[in-house]
This record gives sequence, structure tokens and C-alpha cells, in this order.
Amino acid sequence: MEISVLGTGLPRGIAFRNPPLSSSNSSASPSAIRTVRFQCSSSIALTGETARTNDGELPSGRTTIEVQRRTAKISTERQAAIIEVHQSSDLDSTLARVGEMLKVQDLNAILRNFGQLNRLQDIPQLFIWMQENRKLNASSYVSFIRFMGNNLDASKVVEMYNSIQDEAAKTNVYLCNSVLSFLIRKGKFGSSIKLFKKMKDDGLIPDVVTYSTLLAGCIKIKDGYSKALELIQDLQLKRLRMDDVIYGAILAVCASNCKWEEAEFYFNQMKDEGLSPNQYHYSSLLNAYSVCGDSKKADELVQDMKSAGLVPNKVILTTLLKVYVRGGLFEKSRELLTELESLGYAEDEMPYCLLMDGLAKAGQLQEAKQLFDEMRKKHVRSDGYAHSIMISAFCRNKLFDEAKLLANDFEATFHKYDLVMMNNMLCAYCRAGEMESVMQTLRKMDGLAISPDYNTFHILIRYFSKEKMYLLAYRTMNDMHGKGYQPLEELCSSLMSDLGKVKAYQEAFSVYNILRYGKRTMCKAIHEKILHILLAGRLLKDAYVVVKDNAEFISRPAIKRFAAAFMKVGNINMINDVLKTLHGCGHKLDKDLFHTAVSRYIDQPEKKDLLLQLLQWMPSQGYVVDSSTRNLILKNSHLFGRQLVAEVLSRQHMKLKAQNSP
DNA sequence: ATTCTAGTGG
Repeated sequence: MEISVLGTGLPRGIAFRNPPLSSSNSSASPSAIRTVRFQCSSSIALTGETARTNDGELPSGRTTIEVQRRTAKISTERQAAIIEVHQSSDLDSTLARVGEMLKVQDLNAILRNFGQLNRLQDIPQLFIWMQENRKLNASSYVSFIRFMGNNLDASKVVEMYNSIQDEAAKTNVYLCNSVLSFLIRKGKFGSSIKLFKKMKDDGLIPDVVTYSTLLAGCIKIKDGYSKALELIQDLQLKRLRMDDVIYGAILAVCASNCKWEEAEFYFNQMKDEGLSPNQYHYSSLLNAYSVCGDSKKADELVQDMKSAGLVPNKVILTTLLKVYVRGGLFEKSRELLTELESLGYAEDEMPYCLLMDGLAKAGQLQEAKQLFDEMRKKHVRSDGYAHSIMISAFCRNKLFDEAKLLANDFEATFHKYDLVMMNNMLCAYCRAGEMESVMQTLRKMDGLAISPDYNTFHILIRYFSKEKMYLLAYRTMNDMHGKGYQPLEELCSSLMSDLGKVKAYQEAFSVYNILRYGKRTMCKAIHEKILHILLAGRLLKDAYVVVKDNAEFISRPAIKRFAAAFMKVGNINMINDVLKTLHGCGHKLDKDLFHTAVSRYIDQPEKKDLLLQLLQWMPSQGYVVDSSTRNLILKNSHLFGRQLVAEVLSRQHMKLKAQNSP
């Protein structure tokens, strides 16, 4: 059974990978014919009699002869071994038995066939055997990455690439391109650039495909345009010519970075160089026009394209719709949507979503809802985006019950979730006050291993705060911070106050620190705010840190409150430090502070050294104790050594006289 | 023999 599947599977594979080779195309290039020849030989090697009887699938006579000659070269044992591996139910033992006989290209052919048949268990098993037995080349890696695709982890692929010993494979441009492309598909643009540099150091000579691969990565990153320019520069330095795919990529980068003028520039430049724009180029330029909502330019471009003999396809017309929507031309958008419907281009939700979202954001929520209902009545295929748009639109317009109903409907209808959808639903449930649903959604996220992002955390912290669950809000914020997200200052500030109100002083201080160590600039009033909270909680050591670091932003009365509190109940070992610091910050210390400090020392005579230090320091800064404090000291001078006390006090007295005499 | 370019949601 599998043999016949293979026999028809391969030629289809060729047609898919190499569109110009389809049977309708009579002008295949010599190199293209080579491609066919090779594919057919492996097809026959794998299929034996079956494919040969199927003459209709084979190309011209000359090629057929070529195929027969090649087939003859393959020993019957090898053919048998290939078939055996392919049909094996226990790959490892089969390979152990007959693997020796197989050549790398045989194994590669089997690997590709496994890929085309989507035999996802067998691919890695065969590949690992090939690795362990060193029977693989660049092509093997390429096929492995291509067919395992989404099932591979980015870091694993990098690891695999780094562990390649074979120098030729390691700098093989196809293999490098395919690794880079894989990383970019996984959203790891940074890693791909890093790896690209390393590959070049190791001897890779990049080609235009390498550059179009990397350029494609610039589409989805911030500041992608300047990164793209660097790549273009690099490419020109290497004397590589920009081809149509490169132009397609840079146009897409321009569009996604809101650079419609630059897009126009590249579009004209490619025409000047004699390249004819295709649907990709037109659609990217159109997309660039959608940024500025310039429907006039867009209409002209579509005309231009038609005169060039191109028929606007689904993507072009959908992008045109996007331009109209961005331009606020809802009448025209409606008409175009109807046209899309009649062309069969509105079978899934995308064009509806574009218009719906545009309407909702333009304040026409009712019209958006009508379109949503209309879309559902027509049973338009949906992955839930339409729901997502309407839920967030309802939330924006504070129609939380409607949002909640739609979130419920989503859960009942769809069973595929992503982070954005989860955030949307959380937002709806939170704003509608549905605690049970909130918790359920969180559990669901956990189960699906969808990790929360910045928005998720913000939604939750706001909600928990609103419900007066401040400690939960605090724990959530801590979690957020631990995951590397910096919460908004206003959110921190209000949570800090709320925590203070429920006497969670330590937690309030943690929130303050999250803010303080995360941001360079913050509202100056926040320091005084946390100071009051810390004083209320008698967290004087922490309060001292705040005062010391931010004295310039704290009002005089607040500093005084802090000083008084610290003298009264702060750590006795730090009293002198605190006084010196406050003085150093330009705050004049009043007599009551010294009185309280001295009383503390008298209560704990073992700290006599600190008292003497204080009394010695005072006159050097122009301070003297008042008479009641002086009497207090004298009364207790036996505790500290009469002689010493007398000396320091007389020094203060002389200072006082010196101050008063002129 | 293998690598690359276009349109949605917070």
C-alpha cells in the first residue's frame, strides 16, 4: 500500500516545491531537468515496479533514459534495503540490519518521504540513527528541520547546528539559511542575527536567500526598518544584487514599520532595475498605504497593477479593504467586502474582522456588532478572531456584560486559545466582576502552558485591587516583576497606598522597590508617600533608607516626622547616623530630637560610647544641648564617667558662649 | 537535493 502512495507522492512534491516545473510549463531550464531526473531516480528506487508502469507521471523521453541508467546503478540489495526501511515497523532494528548498505542520499530520500507522509515519529528516529552513524549531510539537516518544523524547539535546533562537526555541512548555505529561517519563524530574530554572525566567522558565504530570510525577520520586530537597512547595506557590500524576493521582503518591512514613502522608493527602484513587481510587491506597498489610509494612492496602485496585466488576488483585495478601513471609508469598505464575498474571497473571517475592528475603533460599535451577527448568520469560517475583536470592543466601551456573554460564547464554541484571547477573556470577566470565571480562565492558561504577559498581569492586578484583594494583587505584581515585566507606575503607586491602608507595610515597601529599581524617572511624590506608610508601620530602618536616598524630594514636615519617630523607637545603634545624615541633607536638627536621643541613651547605659560621640559631634556642627537635656545628662553622669561628661559639656558651653558673644 | 518575499485580534 505504502509503495503506491510514494509513487504518486514524489512527483507532487516536485510540483509543490518547484512551480515552474508543472506539466503546463514547456520551457524548463537544464538545471530544472536535472532536478526532475534525480527525484525520479529515487522515486523508482523506492517504488520498484509500481512507478515504472505509471508512465504518464514521468517527464520527456531523454529523461526517462537517464532514469533507467541511474536505476541500473543501484544494486538490488540496496533497493530492497530502502524498501525495507520504509515499510519497517521497527526502524531501529531494521536500520541496524540493513543501514550499512544505504548511502546518504538513500537515507535522505527516505527522510523526505517520511516527511511528505507526515510520519512524525519516524523522522527523528531515522535522523538520530543517521547522526549516530555519521551518515548524513547538509541536506539531511535541512529536511529534518523542514519536516519537523513546529515540533522543534529553537534552542534545540541551535544546539544541533553547533554540534555539527562536518565543516562542509556547517557552512552549507542551504543549511545555514534553513536554520536562520527556522529561528525567525520561531520569533527569535536576535538569536538568528547572532548565529548569522557566527556562521560568517566560521566561513559561511551568505547568498541573496540568506538576506531575504533575515530581512523577513525584520518584519515583526520593533525598529525592524533600521535593522533591515543594515542587512541591505551588508548585502550590497558583498556585491550581491537585490532580486525580486529581496524587494518583496524590504517592502514588507517598510509596510510593517509604517514607512510608506520608503516603500514607494524601493518599489520604483526595483522597476528601474528592470524587475517586474508581482502580487507580493503590490500587496506590501498597498499595506504601506494602509498605514496612512491613503485610499487614493491605493486605488491608483491597483489600477497600475491591472494595466500591468496582474489580476488582484485575495490578499491584494483584502489589503485594499484594510486601506479603506484605515481611511475611515466605511461605505467603500462595505462595497469591497461585498465584492470579496462574490469572488469567494470572504470565506474566512479576515475581511470581516478588518471592517469590524475599524468600525468599533471609529466609535461605530453597533455597526460592528451588526457585521459580527451578519458574519455568523452566513456561517463564515472563524478561528475566534471576530469574537476577540468584539470582546475587546465591548470592554473598551464599558459594556462588560456583553463582553462577558461573548467570552462565554467563545469558550463554548472554540477550543483553541492563545494569549491574546486569554487576555481578552480575562479582561471581560474581570470588568464584569466574574471571579469564578477569572479563576477558571487562569487555571485554563496554566493547563495550556500559556504564560501570562504584561497585559495579563495588569488586568489581574487592577482587578484584584478593585476587589480589595490587595495581598493577591501584591503577589501577582511580584510574580510579574519576577518574570521581567515592569508594572506601570500608577498601578504601583495605587497598590502601594492600598497595601498601606490594610497595614501590609512590608508589601507596600516591596512595591515601592519594584518601582524604584525598575525605572530611572519616577514621580517624586512617591517617596514621601511610602515614607508615611513606613512610619505608620514603624518600619523605621526602611524609612531611613528612603529618606537617605531621596531627602531632596521629601517635604520638611515629613522629614521631621521621620526624625521624631526614629529618635523615639528606631534602632539605638543608628540614632547618631540618622542625625548626621539629616544634618548632612541640610535639615536643621531641633533640640527635642537631641533630648529624645539622649533619653534613649540614658535608658541604655551600655551605649555610653554613642552618647559621648553624639555630644562630641554636636558642637562641631554648631549644635548644643538645651538646659533640660543638659540637666538630664548631669543627673545621670555617673553612668558615663563624670570626668568625660563634664569635659564634653563644657566644650559645648564654650561653643555656646562663642556663638552668643559677637 | 535542500534555503527566501504579501493581508487579521490586546
